[in-house]
Parts: sequence; C-alpha cells; structure tokens
Amino acid sequence: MKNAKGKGAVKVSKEALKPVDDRKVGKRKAPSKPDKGSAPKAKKEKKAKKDPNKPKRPPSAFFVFLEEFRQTFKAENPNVKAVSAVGKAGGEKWKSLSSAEKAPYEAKAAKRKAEYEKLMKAYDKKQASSADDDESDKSKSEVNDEDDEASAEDHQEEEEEEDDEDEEDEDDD
DNA sequence: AACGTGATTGTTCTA
DNA sequence: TAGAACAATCACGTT
Repeated sequence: MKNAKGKGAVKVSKEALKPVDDRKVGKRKAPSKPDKGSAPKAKKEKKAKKDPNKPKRPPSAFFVFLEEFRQTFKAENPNVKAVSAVGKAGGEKWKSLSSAEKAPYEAKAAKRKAEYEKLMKAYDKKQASSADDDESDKSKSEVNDEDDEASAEDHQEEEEEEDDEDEEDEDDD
C-alpha cells in the first residue's frame, strides 16, 4: 500500500509551497481497523462505532468556503486536478479573508451545525433504541429507524438572515 | 471494483 | 484540557 506517488510532484500553477508545519498529525486516516487495542467496544458501551446512518460532522466555515472556492479555483485552473492544490490555495485565501468576509461562511457553517445537532438527536435516539439489543437483533429496530428518519421533516425555510448588520468588522491584521 | 491517499483548516469528539 | 479524528474533493494507485 502507500502509493509511492511523488507527493511533492503536484504541479500547481504557482508554488504555493507554504510550510504550514507538520499539521497536527501526519495522517490520521482510519486504518480500517478501529477494533482491537484501545478501540471502543463495539458492544453497547458508547458510540464511536461506525454507523451507516451516523450524521457526518458539519463542514466548518473553511469547508463551506472551500466548496465555493473549489469551483472558482477549478474554473480558473481546469488543469489542476490535485485536491491538495485547492487545499493550499484555499488555505491561503481563507487566511486572506477578513472576519466580515468569513462571516457569511461561518453563518452557513452554523446552520449546518444546527442541522447536525438535529440529525444527531435522531441518531442518538436510534442508538438508544438499538442499544437495547445490539445490532444482532433480527428485526424490530428496522421499523423504528425508518420511522425516525421519516420524521425528520426537512423544513427548509427561514434561511435569509439579513438582519444583524452590526457585525464588528475588525480588520485586525 | 473499490478504497486509500494527499492538503487545507475548523469543528466535533474522546480519554 | 488537550489531543485525535474526521469533514469534502478528485484523480490516481494499489490491492
């Protein structure tokens, strides 16, 4: 494993090689073997066990910005196919943005988080129900989970938050 | 055929 | 409290 592809061979238009430190960790990447060792017991201890319905974490403001940035980046750099290229470029651009500019992204991120909490609530409920008789259960829980998800009505309204314009736009930089 | 990987930062989570 | 893991993406490589 470990494709020996030249990691630094990523040809970006401009050498955005900015040493951002060794990041926090070399590479987390779940080794596909969460069990064993100190892995959380997949019995009925706590969560942390892979669930197909487990809500993914909400994208941070940076990710929200990246989603849009990727389009722009790819639009101007259709030749760039490296994900790392967008990451680096986006990272620098992100740092370049001021609080006011990041505000809209953070707002959206907050919205995502709100949904995440809701999903988590439903997910948590499922866990509680499922925890009663593990996943080894034959049936029963199946009907439940479906109902829960169906209950998650997707009311998408009140999205425009134009008020609150007194945002302190501190350009401390 | 399918998943891991690389790179960014932010958030969420676990011990 | 502090550190670890994971969120999207996309083409490619390895299994």
